[in-house]
Amino acid sequence: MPSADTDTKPSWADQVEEEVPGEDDTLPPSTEEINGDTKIVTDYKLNEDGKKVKCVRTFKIEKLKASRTVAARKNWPKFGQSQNDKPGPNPATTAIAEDVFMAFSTTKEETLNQTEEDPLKKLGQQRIVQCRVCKGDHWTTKCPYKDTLEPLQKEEEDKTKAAKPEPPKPDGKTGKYVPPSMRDGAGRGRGESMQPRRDEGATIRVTNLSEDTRESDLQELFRPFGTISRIYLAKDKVTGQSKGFAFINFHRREDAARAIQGVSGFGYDHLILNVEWAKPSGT
DNA sequence: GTTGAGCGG
Repeated sequence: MPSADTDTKPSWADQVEEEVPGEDDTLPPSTEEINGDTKIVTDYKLNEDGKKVKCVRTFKIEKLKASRTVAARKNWPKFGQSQNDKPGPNPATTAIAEDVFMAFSTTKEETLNQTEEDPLKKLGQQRIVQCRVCKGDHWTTKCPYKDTLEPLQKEEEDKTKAAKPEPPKPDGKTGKYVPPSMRDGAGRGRGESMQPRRDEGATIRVTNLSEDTRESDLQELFRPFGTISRIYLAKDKVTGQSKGFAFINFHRREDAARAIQGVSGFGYDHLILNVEWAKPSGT
C-alpha cells in the first residue's frame, strides 16, 4: 500500500488512509504480551483531535486447533515488504475492516448425527405401530376386530376394576379424569348414541373428472343410486384446483356397486368418467 | 395418468 512517492506527492486518498504521515514515529511501538491464555496488545494512535491515545486490547486465546495455528503464525518473523517493520501490526498496512462472526456448527452436527442414528437403527428393528386390541401391525383404530374384540376387552377391564375399586381420596375424588359416559349414573348402554362406523368397502373412486366439477355435481350425479354418506373431491390444498378425482361413500355396498355399473363410462363434461372401487388410502 | 386427510401411541 505505501509507495515511494507518498512523501513527495501524496494523493488525497492516501492521506485519508494513512492518517498524517510523519506523526507515526512519535508514537510508542505496539507491544504484545501473552499471559496464560490471555493476550494483551497495547498500541498507540492519534484520535480525531490529533491527541495520542493508548489502546489496550485483551484477547482470550481459544484452545481450538484453528486458533492455535493462527497464533503460531503470528510468531513468524516478518518477511517481504514488512520485514523491517516494528513488532506488532503496522497501522499503515494492517486494517481491521469489519468483524466477521462465524458460527461453528461442526460440533452441533456431530451430536445431531449421533442422536439421529440410534433411533433410526431402532426403527429398522422394531415395528412402528402395534394394535392395542389384537397386537397386530396396525393402529388400533384400523383394527378389523375393533368393533368385536375391543368391547369385550373393555368389559373385562370394567369387571376387574369393579372387583377392586380404587380407594377414594378424602375429598371424594380419585384424582383421575372420568369421562361423563363412564361416571356413575351414566346410561348402561354404552355406545347407544354412536351410529355405526362409516361403511368401509362402500367407497368408490371417480376419476377423469373435469377440473370444474364440484362436489354438488357429484352429489347430483350419484344420488339416484342410494344414500351417500360422504363425498371427497380431491383438490390442491393451496390453489383449490380440482385434481380430477373424487371418492364417494355410500351407506350400502349394493348402491355403490350399482353406481359403478351406472356411471362408469358415462360421458360427463366432454370426458368419460371412470368409476371403480376405492382402495383404502395409504396403500 | 390421476387413490385423500385425519386420529393417535
